[in-house]
Amino acid sequence: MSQADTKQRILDTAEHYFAHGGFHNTSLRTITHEASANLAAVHYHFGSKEGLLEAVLLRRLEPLNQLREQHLLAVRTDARQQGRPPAVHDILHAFIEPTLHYRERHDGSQDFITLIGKAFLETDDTVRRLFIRHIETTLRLLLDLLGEALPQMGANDLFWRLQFVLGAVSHTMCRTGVPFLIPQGSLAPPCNTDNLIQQLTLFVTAGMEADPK
Amino acid sequence: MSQADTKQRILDTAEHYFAHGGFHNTSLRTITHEASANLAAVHYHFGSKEGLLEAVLLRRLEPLNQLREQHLLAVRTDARQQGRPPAVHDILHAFIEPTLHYRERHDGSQDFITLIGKAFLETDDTVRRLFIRHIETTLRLLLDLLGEALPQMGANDLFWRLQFVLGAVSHTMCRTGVPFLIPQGSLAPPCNTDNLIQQLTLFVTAGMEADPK
DNA sequence: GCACAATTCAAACGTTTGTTTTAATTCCTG
DNA sequence: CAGGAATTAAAACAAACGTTTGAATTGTGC
Repeated sequence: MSQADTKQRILDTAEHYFAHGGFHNTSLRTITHEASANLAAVHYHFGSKEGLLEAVLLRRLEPLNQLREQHLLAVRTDARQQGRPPAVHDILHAFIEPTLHYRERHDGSQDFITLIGKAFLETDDTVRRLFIRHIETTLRLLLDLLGEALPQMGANDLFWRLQFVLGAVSHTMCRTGVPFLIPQGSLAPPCNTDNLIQQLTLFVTAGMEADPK
Repeated sequence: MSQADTKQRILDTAEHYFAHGGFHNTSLRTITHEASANLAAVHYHFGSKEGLLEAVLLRRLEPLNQLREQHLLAVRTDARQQGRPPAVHDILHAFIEPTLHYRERHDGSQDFITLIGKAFLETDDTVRRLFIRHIETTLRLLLDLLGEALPQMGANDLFWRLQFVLGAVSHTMCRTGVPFLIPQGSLAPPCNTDNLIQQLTLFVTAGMEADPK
């Protein structure tokens, strides 16, 4: 087994366990054992447990954010060329579509989507600061575009509605692929990704555009 | 200091640290030290760390759920008396209003609202199973009522839209009172609870009622 | 004020944690 | 094929964890 193999195996295993068990609740011994690697390999390749977490996040968050920003910028460009404000639906779709599609276009990325879905809700500083730092730019772009689409809405309302959107999106990201007990005791219905994207976009668009009373 | 004092102080402190640092990431030594209690007091009063978590959850979840169910049942009764299906807005308001108002009507319950907001997203079994067990009934009632309000909507769509709602609500619950870095680096604007309830209810109502395309 | 239960306390238990160390092994280049 | 760098391996480290113990202390009913 070459170096690249070990490094990848540790990353994949860590991604899975961080997503399902949480960062602090997953030990390096669990990860290295499951990855058939030596315990010391983590510190050799990543320096520390926190370094491993950062590597896990960055590996996929970087390309995903690039994808989302491309989509968002395209929406802005289209709108400007047509001399109109961007549509709320187009903005939110540009944010949601790459995120949920990323799951099925990249092997093993289900765990990652669950992980960053959780990271949004994380109150623990280790995970949250790391995550916030790397998603700031994308979120800023999203907020700016929504401001252009809804110029009459106050900054406060805009902020909170964005929180509602992010809450719905990240909760959905966590739930896909993870069995979730719904009231009657059955499991979540199987989710068709395209349908889920459409339903979620529809939902948050209607929410963003709701008339304040 | 009498028994009741120690027990209460441990509960309050545990609630705070569980909410902000998570269950596994908070040690009993941190809690007991902050509560000016002896380490062994936790096992004497609650049996174990998990027992303490359950006590923290139950202390407030029980009355909160009673409150929510009262509101939900009132909505159903009103609708039946008037011979019409319940309105989506009334249902969601009946669920959201007691939850967010609970914060300011009960001293120290801010931490609890943050805690159960996080519990929704929790993938760790210790916390999640405990939580799910005690909120099942309320969620079931909520789902039933939404089904009555939107009889034309399929069970699958209804399920996922409820997930969107719960995502937005729990994310909001986590964010209130917890400083959250928004893109430009500033903090969350101060939230007026009544206004927040209104905005959130408006948002999720519009989302639930959006026409499926 | 005495006796009995309830509670608090300090200390130690055995595990598990992330990390470090040092030696053995593998890999690649000249 | 030799030699130096890169990687893996086993073992030990100190620190922190939840839990248990048994004695000291406090509170309560007679």
